[in-house]
Amino acid sequence: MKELKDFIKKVLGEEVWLETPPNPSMGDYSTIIAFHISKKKGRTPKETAERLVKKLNKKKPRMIKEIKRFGPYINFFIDRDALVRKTVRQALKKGYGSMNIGKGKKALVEHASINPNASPHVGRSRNAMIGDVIVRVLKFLNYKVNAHYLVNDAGKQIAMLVLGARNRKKIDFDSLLDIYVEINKKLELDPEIEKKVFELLNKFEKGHGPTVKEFNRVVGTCIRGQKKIFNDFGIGYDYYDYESQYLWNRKVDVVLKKLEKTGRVFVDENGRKVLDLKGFDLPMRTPVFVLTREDGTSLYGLRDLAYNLDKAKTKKNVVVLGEDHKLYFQQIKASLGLIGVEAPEIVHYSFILLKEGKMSTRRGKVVLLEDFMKEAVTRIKKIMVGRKISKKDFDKIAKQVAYAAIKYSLLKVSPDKNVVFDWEQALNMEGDSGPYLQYSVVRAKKILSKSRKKRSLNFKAVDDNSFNLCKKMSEFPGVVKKFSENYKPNLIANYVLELAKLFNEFYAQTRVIGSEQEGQRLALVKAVSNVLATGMGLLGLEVPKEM
RNA sequence: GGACCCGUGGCGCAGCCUGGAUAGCGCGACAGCCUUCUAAGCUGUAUGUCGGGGGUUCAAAUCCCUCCGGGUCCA
Repeated sequence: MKELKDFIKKVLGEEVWLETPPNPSMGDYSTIIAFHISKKKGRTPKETAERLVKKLNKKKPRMIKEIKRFGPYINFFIDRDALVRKTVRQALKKGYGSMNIGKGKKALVEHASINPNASPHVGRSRNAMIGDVIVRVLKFLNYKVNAHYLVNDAGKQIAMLVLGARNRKKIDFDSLLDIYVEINKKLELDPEIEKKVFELLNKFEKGHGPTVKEFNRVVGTCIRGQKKIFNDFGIGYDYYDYESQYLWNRKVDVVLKKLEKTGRVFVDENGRKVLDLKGFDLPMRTPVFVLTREDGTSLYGLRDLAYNLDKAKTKKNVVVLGEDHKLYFQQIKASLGLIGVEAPEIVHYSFILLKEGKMSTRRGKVVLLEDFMKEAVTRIKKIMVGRKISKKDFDKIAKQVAYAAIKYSLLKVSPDKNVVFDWEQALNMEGDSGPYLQYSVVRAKKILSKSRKKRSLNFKAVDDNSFNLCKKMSEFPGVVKKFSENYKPNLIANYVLELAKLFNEFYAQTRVIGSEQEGQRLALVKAVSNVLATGMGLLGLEVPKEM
């Protein structure tokens, strides 16, 4: 409630955080500011509150009906009709909750960036899901956003995969995981294979034609497969950047030269070029960043620096990385700092674990995103069969609901937390779930389509449910803003859930069609469905036609 | 050995940034609610040392210290 905050600030000169009293009979908003002021003035909090109430009452705007003291709390009863009218009017506008902070600006988000060795598993997909929300929100804030995927096509894993796929005439996406698991097993039994892997990688790095071709065949197959899955899942990329590009162009040398100018590059006892990162408070015993091998060829870190140099051309620049890359990112950030380049904004996320332990692509101990998607669709279809869903849209709706269930179950959890993967939990379709959100909007839209009345903003004596809905809706812009500061999708997920919950309470208790206040309630329902759909859109959840 | 993140009813989570009134929500359990806008919904009941301990404060799930457990990284 910005007006209220502004009013308090104007009269008392204090910035306050508003809270909601435990029950509506105690007011609509509340502040405990008296405690802090009383300390300065040497009065008891109650006395201070009493004085402040008097002071505030003198300049009370029309929006506020009553200001009362409850113990040391100062509580405000506001003109609910006016607030509802105002909120609904705003929420009916297109783009409610957006800001123009991105207008005319570009933004770059790098996410997913999985090793192109197999079908993406659920753990790494968390990266893409979080990244995709960032992309969507930045677009909502009017940035011109490009989503980038860095393809790590020049690593040991890929060399192994290439070696494993060598004797197969045809390789397809679905067999990659098996090939990868198999070659890993072989390598464990026979260390000689490791030599071969590095030989192969070396040839690739040198740009040996036939080897490059071999790599491209495997990586291409993999990326096409991953792209298809992510596309189906509603996650798209504008650019696929290949790490190998930085192998063969001179950008790596440029970065290396810049780093050498800082006087911090030295050759370590293994003959590798290393960047000294003393003074950056990195949690390592010897704070260095290894740039090259002893033969002078670039390591991943150096190539990534070159990549970051390119990315930094876009001012607004965000990257999503697993918690295993926390230190690595600090090294990147420090290194970039040394050459006067700003590091991207960073979001880290923790891993998704299986009940029996960590996921491991190497051992094939994974839940693949595509299996998860398929299973979800199967389960949702079973439920849909008992409902009157039109045949034409059946498959589409099943996907929309299934993917919403998956996305929501992962996005609602703070990225800092580990998620223990559980089929039942993740595919829950009741209560705190994606389908619950969708169902709420579908219900709202049904009301809108059935009514013949015109919308009205002439709110009078609004009920508690309507007021609560509006109060919640008025928080939406703040939630979006908050997200733009910390990139935690659970913030939006929680918000949307709370709003949907309030709507369902309203729905159960308040008749719209045929009521005396049909016009006003239509406006309210329309506003709520707007905000819900917008919020869900930011999470990448689609609203089905029916369900 | 060092650094970072997490620990909230049986289970899964929110709240912690910015300390405030009886700690919210979902699953599961139990009891209700479909002749009215879709019951993937709503209402109610039971279940909590907010990991343990200490500190700061009028006030701590929230801030600080420490220990334990899980995750991650470095050595």
